[in-house]
Amino acid sequence: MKLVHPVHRATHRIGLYLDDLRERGLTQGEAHILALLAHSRGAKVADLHRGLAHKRSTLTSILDRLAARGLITRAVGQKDRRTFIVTPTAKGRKLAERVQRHLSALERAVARRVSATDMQCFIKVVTALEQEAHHRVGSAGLRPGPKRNR
Amino acid sequence: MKLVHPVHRATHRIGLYLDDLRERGLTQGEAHILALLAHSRGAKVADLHRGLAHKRSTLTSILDRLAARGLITRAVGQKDRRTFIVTPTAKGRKLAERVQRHLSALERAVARRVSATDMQCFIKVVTALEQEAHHRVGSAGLRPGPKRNR
DNA sequence: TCATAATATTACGATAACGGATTATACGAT
DNA sequence: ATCGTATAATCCGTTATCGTAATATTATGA
Repeated sequence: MKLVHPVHRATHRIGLYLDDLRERGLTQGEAHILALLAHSRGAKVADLHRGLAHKRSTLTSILDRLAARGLITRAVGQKDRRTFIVTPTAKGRKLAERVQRHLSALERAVARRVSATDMQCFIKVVTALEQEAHHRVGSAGLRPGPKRNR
Repeated sequence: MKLVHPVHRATHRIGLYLDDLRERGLTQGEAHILALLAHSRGAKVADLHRGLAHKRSTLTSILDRLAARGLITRAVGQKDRRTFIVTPTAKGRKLAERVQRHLSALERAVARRVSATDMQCFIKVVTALEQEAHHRVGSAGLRPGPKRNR
C-alpha cells in the first residue's frame, strides 16, 4: 500500500490545513470549489465536477451554500440552455483568491523540498492512479450482483 | 494547483473504485481501515488514526460499525488501559484480505504504467505534501482566530 | 411533429463524518 | 498519596455528503 494510503492521508491533511479558512465560513468542499473558480470564471457545473470528482448531488449542495452566502451566481447557459454557468461574485472572487493563495503556499512549500523532476513524476503517477481507479470501476473479479443500498 | 486537486480527484476515484466492495457492506472508510488491519493485527486506535489521518471521532464510528458487523473486536490495552487494541475477527480478516487484494490490484496496475523511479518520486512528493500540510496548520498569514484544536 | 433518448441538474430522505465535550487512565511534581 | 496536567478514546448533536428519483432541456429518428 505505497500509493493509496499516503494519498488518503494527504487528502485529510490538506483538509485540516484548509480548516484555517473555516473561520471564514468555508467547508473543505466549498473551499476547493472556490479555488477552482478563482481561475476559471464562468465554469459549467460539469467542469467543476471534473475538477474534483465529487458526486453531482454533493456539488449541487456545495453550490447552494456558496450561492446562499452570496459568493457565486448561477446563470442559465447561453449556448446550451441545459447547463448552468457558475460565476463568483466580487465577494466570492476575493475569498476564492485567498483560498487559492493558501493552497499555493502549500504547494510552493512542497516544491521547495523536492526537485522539479520529482514533481513531474508525481503528476505522472497520480494521474495514472486516477485513471486506473476510474477505468477499473465496475469490472473484474467481483460478483456482478444487483447493486444494493448498503 | 498541480498537487492538491489531482490528489483529491485520486482520492475520490479510489473511493469509487472501492464501491465495488460496497456490496459486502463496506463504506470507503471502513474498507480503508480494514485494509490497514489486514497487515497489523492488534493495532491501537491511535495507530489507525495515524494510518489514515481521519478525525478521531470518525474513526470511532467506523470502528463501531465494524464491530457491530462482527469484523473486529476491541480489547482494553494491557500496558495502557486507556488504549483499545483493535483486532480483526476471522471473518474480518478474510474481508480485510479481499480489500487488500483489491487495492493491491490497483497499485500494481499503476506500477505497470510507470517506472520504479517514478514511484519513488511520487512517494517523496506525497510525503512532503502530507508533512507540509500537517506542519503548516494553524500558522502563517491568517487572522489569529481563537481556539486551535490541533 | 411527436415520441423517445440523451444530457444535465435538482430534490429529498438517509447516513457517514465531523466538532466539542466527556470519561477514564497515566504520569510527573510536590 | 494527591493534585494537576496530558493523553486515549468515546459520546452526542450537527452538518456535509451521498444515492435515488424526479425534473428540465435539447437531440434524434420515424
